[in-house]
Amino acid sequence: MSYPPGILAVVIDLKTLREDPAAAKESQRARGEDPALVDQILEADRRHRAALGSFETKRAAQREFGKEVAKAKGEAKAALVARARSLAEEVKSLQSAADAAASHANLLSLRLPNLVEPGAPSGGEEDFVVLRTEGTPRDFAAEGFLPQPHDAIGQGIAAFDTERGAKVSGSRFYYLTGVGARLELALLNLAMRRAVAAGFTPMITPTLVKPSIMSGTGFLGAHADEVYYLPADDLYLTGTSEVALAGYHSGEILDLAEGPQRLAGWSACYRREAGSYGKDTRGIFRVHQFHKVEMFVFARQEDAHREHERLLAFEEEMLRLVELPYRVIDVAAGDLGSSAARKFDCEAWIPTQARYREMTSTSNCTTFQARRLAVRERDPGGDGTATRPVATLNGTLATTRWIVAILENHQRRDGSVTVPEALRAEIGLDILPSMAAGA
RNA sequence: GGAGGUGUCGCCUAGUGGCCUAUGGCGCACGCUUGGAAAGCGUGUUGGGUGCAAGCCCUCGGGGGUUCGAAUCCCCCCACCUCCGCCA
Repeated sequence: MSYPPGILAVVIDLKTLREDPAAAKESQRARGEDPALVDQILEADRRHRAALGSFETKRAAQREFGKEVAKAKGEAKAALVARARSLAEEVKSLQSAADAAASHANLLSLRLPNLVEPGAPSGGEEDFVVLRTEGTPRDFAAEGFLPQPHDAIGQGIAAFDTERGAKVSGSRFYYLTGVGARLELALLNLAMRRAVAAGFTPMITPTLVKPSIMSGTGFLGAHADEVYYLPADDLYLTGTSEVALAGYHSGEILDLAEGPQRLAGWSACYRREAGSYGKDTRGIFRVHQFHKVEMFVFARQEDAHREHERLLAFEEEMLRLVELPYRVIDVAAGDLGSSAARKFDCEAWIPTQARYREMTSTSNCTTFQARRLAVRERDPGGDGTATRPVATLNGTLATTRWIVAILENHQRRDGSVTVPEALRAEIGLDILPSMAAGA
């Protein structure tokens, strides 16, 4: 694979990296990654620039000489062509040296994850910080009954069918049936309606994307084995509409003068769940395919932080609307994934697990994805032609998993489930009735 | 799946191996002109890299090849259009 000269600075912000390598190293340490990578990239960059310089000088000379060759005639021309031939050889070898240096530096720079936003907790998966806890988990003991796990409730109200899902597609597949299908549609419709009311443009996105889009979004890094791949067509199945939404404006120059561009994507999502054998095997908590409404924002770099807080606020609003007790966590640097600079998760209380579980996740990817996908805007501080990368952000508004939390938190003694107020009109039911005889 | 066609700097377009470091128009920006505007005239206008700058390099859908030299010739791929076939 060869890269056009100059691609390095597109993928990462070399200028900033050169000026302040200490910040990048600090970020690497916070993530638990190797800070030495920063020096390796800068060294590879120096070599690339030197090689490129030699090539460019020789290339310019070749161009000049070519003009003389064009003008010459007869015998004089034959002599000049001979000289041009050897000049061309030199140019070619310098070019391949520059290509090799670029390729080497590029491979190194692709390994550098986004710089962590100052303020994010350092450490790994367990080192998150709880920002706040909202709502109060129901006291089932006081109500005098034992809460049932969501898979039992689902079976009782005939909301989904995992057995037949497994028969047809394998483990971690399911059918949403009857009230389950209606609940999902109601939930996702509510999410979409709220998004539209908040100024997001609704989008129904492709779920198969090209490798360049998948890698540009940052999903082919450390967690590439999470992704389904179709070798016959060289396409990837996306685990979130974030991928297709980020790719939507790839290679384009956006006008963000009037404010950020906000999109709400609706799509099926596919995840291999490799390495989660035996984890969350019951019901539909962790599955290979589900649906999701995802918020996605293209914003100016300086607006990214504020947009991130807005996305979090919308997520919390949705959780309040479906009346789920939740907490907000500030995800630690080591658990961010390669593209995020900061990530907040909202976790809903799951009574039978007696703990909070992830329902939403919102990331500020700053310019990480935009650089790889070449999404830019006119630089407001530039001469009118200069461009700079934009920032991208994403956040979950609702997913199939929310059904788990809704069933468990709103279950009733008789096995039926109360429909949250905000979903009643949408679903056309106040209660999801138990199928058990006499209930 | 088969046959043919098209792809050039926002849009349209010229361009069949060296004077293309890409033509002209529209649009856009700035300036001159004007009481103000329009028209007119002039200048600029793909994007990226590097540099204080002048400049230099890369970029004619993408990739590879031929050649001293490629927008131009050859091969592969992609997108769009027309027709045919097949499937919903």
